[in-house]
Amino acid sequence: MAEGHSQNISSGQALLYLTDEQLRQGIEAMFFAYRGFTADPDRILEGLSYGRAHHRAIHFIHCAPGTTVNNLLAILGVTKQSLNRVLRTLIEDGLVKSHVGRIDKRERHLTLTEAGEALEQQLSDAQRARMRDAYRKAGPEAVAGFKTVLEAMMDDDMKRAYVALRDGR
Amino acid sequence: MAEGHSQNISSGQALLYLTDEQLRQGIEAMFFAYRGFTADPDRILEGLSYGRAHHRAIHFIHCAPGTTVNNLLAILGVTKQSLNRVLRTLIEDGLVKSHVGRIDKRERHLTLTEAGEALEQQLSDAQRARMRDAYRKAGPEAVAGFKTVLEAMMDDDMKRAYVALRDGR
DNA sequence: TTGGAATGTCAACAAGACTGACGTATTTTC
DNA sequence: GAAAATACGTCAGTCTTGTTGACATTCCAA
Repeated sequence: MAEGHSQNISSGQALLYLTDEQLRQGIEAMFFAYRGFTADPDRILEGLSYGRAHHRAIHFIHCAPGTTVNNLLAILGVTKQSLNRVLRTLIEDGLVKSHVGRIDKRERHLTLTEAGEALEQQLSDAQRARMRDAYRKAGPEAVAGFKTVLEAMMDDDMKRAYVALRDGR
Repeated sequence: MAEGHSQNISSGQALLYLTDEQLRQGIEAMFFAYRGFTADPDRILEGLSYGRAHHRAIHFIHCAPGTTVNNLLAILGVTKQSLNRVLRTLIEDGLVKSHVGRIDKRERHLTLTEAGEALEQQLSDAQRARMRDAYRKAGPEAVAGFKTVLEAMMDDDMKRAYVALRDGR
């Protein structure tokens, strides 16, 4: 079932990229790369008494304006208590607005204020700059492979969330 | 300076993979993939009152047996106090051994005990299994691209640590 | 030999995740 | 219309993992 590429390779040197050593290299590459990936926004947030949690909330509210708390919970994969702490400070500080739903008044729809959008821009500029550099150094074929592997690495429900965000706009 | 691949592409559709939208997709892919990447070991650690920090320490002690606390600090990128707490519990529980250095008695050299190696095996089997699946689904060319982009995404000193680990055994 | 640098430990604290319990408003179901 | 379910907020408590500050030990060089 769904063997994919591996059938196209002569069985002698096939699957060389699947050795334990190769896999361990990939694991360490993920570890070190993720550190770089979060380093720039972390630096910006450091002085603002915000953390990575705030960044994530801001990012996804920016991408899906008007999303509900429950929606965000599912995407971020945290508890509502945890998210609530973050949202409360963001709302107090005037970066996020919460509107009662028109159709279902139990829901709160979240959007970024102008100040929130400004911070989002600042954070995402920093993160995109690093991403752009990496993409440029690696070239388009590598980028395609990069995305393919990352998608294959996601949990199924995470992949659904990712694909929905990717295609849904 | 160092334009790389982009010169080989006709300028019309060139750099399509460098649009903000493409970059944002890459950012989200990293976010969701990293969750999948850590999910399996996290599940195993859950019942053991250990966390991701313990996993990382065990992983790198396994890869570089006899390493010192300072060495590990540089690789993990945390403060020595933070690492120390983790190491203390691992030593108490008999998973890690700490020997005073023969040449420099200030140093502590760290190795895994048999029990430690067993847990390392269990954790790394789980993580490798997911990695192997992802690699197999994606195919060798994608894997090559994956690694290229990840390396380009690292901070320079992280890349040095990664390359040293990659080539140094 | 003495003072500084390096290595590592202990103590206290903060961020951010978690669970559990409870309250309120609203919608849905019977 | 009453009861159950849903969406959200909050209080309290715990755990992991990061931080700083203070301190002991050891090494090295002036």
